[in-house]
Amino acid sequence: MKNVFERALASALMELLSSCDSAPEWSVAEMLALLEHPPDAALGDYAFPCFQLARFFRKAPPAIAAELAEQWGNSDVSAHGVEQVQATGPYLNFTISPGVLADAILPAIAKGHSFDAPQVAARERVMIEFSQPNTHKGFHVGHLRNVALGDALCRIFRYNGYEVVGANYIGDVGTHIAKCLWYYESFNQDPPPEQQRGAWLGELYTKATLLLEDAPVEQRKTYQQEVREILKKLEGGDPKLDATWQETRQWSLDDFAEIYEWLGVHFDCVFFESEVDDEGKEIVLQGEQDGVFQLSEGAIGIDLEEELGFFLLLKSDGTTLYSTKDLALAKHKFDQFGIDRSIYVVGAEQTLHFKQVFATLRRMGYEQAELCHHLPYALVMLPEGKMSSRAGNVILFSQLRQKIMDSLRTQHFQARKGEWPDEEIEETCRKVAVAALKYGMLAQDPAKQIVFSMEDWLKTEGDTGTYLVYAYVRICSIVRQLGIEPSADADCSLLCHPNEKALSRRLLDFNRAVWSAGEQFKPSLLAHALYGLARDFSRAYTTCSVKHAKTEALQHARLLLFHGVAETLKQGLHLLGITPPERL
RNA sequence: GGGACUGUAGCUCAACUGGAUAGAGCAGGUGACUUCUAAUCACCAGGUUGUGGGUUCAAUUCCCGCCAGUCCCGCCA
Repeated sequence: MKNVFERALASALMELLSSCDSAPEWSVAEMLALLEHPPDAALGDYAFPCFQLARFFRKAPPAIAAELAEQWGNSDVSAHGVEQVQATGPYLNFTISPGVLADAILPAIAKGHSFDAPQVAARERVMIEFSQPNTHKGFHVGHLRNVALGDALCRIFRYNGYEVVGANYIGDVGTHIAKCLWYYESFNQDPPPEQQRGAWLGELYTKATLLLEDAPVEQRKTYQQEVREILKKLEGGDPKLDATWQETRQWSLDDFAEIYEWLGVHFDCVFFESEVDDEGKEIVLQGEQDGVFQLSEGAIGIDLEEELGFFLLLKSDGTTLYSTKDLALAKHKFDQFGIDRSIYVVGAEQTLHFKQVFATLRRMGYEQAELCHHLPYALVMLPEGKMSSRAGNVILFSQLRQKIMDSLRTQHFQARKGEWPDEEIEETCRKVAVAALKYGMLAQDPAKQIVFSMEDWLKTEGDTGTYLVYAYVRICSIVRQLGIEPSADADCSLLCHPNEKALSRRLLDFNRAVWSAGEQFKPSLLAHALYGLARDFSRAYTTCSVKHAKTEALQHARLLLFHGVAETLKQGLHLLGITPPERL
């Protein structure tokens, strides 16, 4: 994705070089690949490094750069918007006229056709599976990272022209549920609470695992046998237990629905493990008969050899595993949704598991296995180590949300009480809290661990979601108070302050940032681009007043610029799943 | 034992995928609110990019060895 200036520069450079005797044939693509940004805006907007020319010209790079600069001046070669060409050391630096730069992007934003999706060659249909919470367990801050990541990728891929199916896959069967229900039926004395019953089930699950772990050896064996029986009953469809399962499962689903709504996340389809359980078992049994899978120590699996090893697909007691269900789920995805690509947003600890799943699908004859992609992300850790629902040392999403909301109310919205309607205060707090939470989760490279510390999440200064939202709101305020509609006809050539120019450049680069964020599966790239935009705006805010602009023409030009910044911030935040308020 | 990921300022993170003087935010120091909102801005200070080699005109970036952290390696998810 190259912009008009880069394309113009590339062909101009090619023209310039082809007039030199000793130079080989160059392509525009090669020129484009070489172009980069100087580290300091004062040096120019684009830079052409001359190192690779040295071997052809048999001269030192700085000498080549100087010569090229001179030649450029003497020839009639020119490129769109270039107002200065200068050699600095081994680089040939180009400065684009700030007015031309602004004119290349601001009117387009004002007219509303700057955020059109780039055309993907073959409009691929992509399924992105994310969130995957387990019922009967608490929804903690680790789950939040997954949701933020998956939802942002869905939005970014859609913006980039893909057809996206956002999918959830809820774990509503398995050992953990047997444990929870075992405790619920045999030990629990308390009535379920009115609210957040799913989280309460999570507590029961924790109590169950602790009871199991702390029991004396003989007692533990008995307990484990009881849990196994419950699991078998669950899979066998025991009517009484099934009713309990249905009821408690719904409590968790209600919790999840409330959380997703609060976060503004929605799914195009929802799979349940309970739906693919039986089918998975059939697939494995059939595969064993067909000789694709093998019986081993009473269980069924597949020998994937070498680095993937033996992959277990069905337990010896006939109950299913994660792997069992993953086979059936993959089949569903491809057979029923006609997708071209299947992305799994799942923790990095399951990297081997998914390599094994995809390899197994391949062995089964599924060519689509090649199109499956596991997107691993690192865990949210506590300072003392890994969070574990089993051990109960988790920070629940609801706890974090409560703390942030309370902190915002007391620190920033006390003064609005009475001035604003209560509902607006609450809704604005929610929007800021969502911004803080999602930005916090997305601004970091997915491959890196997040060590959770509550005080970090309550910050509203610096590199935070709040900062971005604040920048947006200030522009809204400017436009509101000025009472003038931003016009695409404003004179962009007046926007020549370095701070104004920096903004134009940011806006011009926006679509590319979104594109990279999608192709590299890193919303963090977009998050950083937006933070840079907000920071450059805050600088321009203090140096380039709209209200106090020297002339009316300049005022209109700045209004157009800031309006473009606001629109871009809003669009970018939207792609991260954040909706900024209009005032704070 | 084998494998994956990570290691950059006191702390949390960037670095346009191999380029110029490695940048931000917190925390610390100094300034700026009768001004389009100070949830902000300007400035100072802070570095042998874990470590040792190698490839290259050029390495935080690519390759190899070692160290440290996290995680995975058949009846958990």
